[in-house]
Amino acid sequence: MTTGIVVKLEDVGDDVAQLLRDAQRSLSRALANRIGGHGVTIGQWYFLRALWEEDGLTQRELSQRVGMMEPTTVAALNGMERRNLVRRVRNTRDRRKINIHLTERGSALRKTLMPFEDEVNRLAVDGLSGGERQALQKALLQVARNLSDRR
Amino acid sequence: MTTGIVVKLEDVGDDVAQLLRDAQRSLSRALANRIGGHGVTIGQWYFLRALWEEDGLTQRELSQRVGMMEPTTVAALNGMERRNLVRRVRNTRDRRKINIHLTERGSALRKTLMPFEDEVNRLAVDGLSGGERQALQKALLQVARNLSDRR
DNA sequence: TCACTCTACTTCGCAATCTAAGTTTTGGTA
DNA sequence: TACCAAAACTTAGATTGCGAAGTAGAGTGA
Repeated sequence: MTTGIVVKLEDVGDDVAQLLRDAQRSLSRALANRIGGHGVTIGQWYFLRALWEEDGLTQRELSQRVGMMEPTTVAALNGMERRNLVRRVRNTRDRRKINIHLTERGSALRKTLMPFEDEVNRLAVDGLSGGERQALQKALLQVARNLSDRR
Repeated sequence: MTTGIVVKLEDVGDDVAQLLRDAQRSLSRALANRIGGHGVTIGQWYFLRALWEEDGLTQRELSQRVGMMEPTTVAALNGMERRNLVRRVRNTRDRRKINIHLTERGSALRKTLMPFEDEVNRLAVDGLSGGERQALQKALLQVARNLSDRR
């Protein structure tokens, strides 16, 4: 008998999809506002982060790390190359591959931009207790797992 | 002294932004896959839902209900008009306004599509207890509030 | 009436993201 | 060697979303 619980859940008002979407959008916007002032778009941010972790990845590797399809990666890298954040270097041993390297400028942005991410993350979970934060992270992981790949 | 807690939180691995993004994307994709088969895109879905709740809203009202900027609404409605889901009706008393009305087809989709939302929402929170679900909803609401509007 | 302001919608341009369909290079097999 | 399939990247076209600027109608005050 789950009727009681179902009613209770619906009382909360919105569905998970809507709540997730709203939370994600406001968080993403908050981050975009901050890093945008430094000439980096939110789309480029994810790739920068991956390259700070490991420079010289191929486009395919980058796509996988960031969790984007390859055309998305191409578009982001085009922008990043234009703004002199990365260089594309054709791999000499396997000429199908292109390794992506941070420029000085791209590298240096790490120290500038990481604090914004910290700030936004802190702001986001403001008012939640330590336990609530962990529960949130755990629940989000679960949701992503539940729906990953063709479900 | 919060060091201990901070370390613990970081141990969970990802930051909230990333987790939120992943969860939202997989959920949105799951819904898009289902409703896409019926000629409705995920972007149109939100507007359809609002119109099922209350038909005849103006574009501005729709934008506010759905939480989108007006140019986004225009784009979505153009697509929906093309696919014969809604009609635009110029308001005769105030000719600046345009009321959006569902067509038969748009109306009828309600019965077809709502079950998909239910299914996806159920799938999403699979494996979470009732308490965990409520905590998730509460936390997501809090995050959205924390970061809403210029924060 | 005229000018100004506000409201409601549209257009434009950009970025983010996907799927589908290319191109180029590599590597294996006949 | 010649062919073919797979791998890695790109292009094309669509949707989603935004901010800024434009257009048309309504309302208000001199």
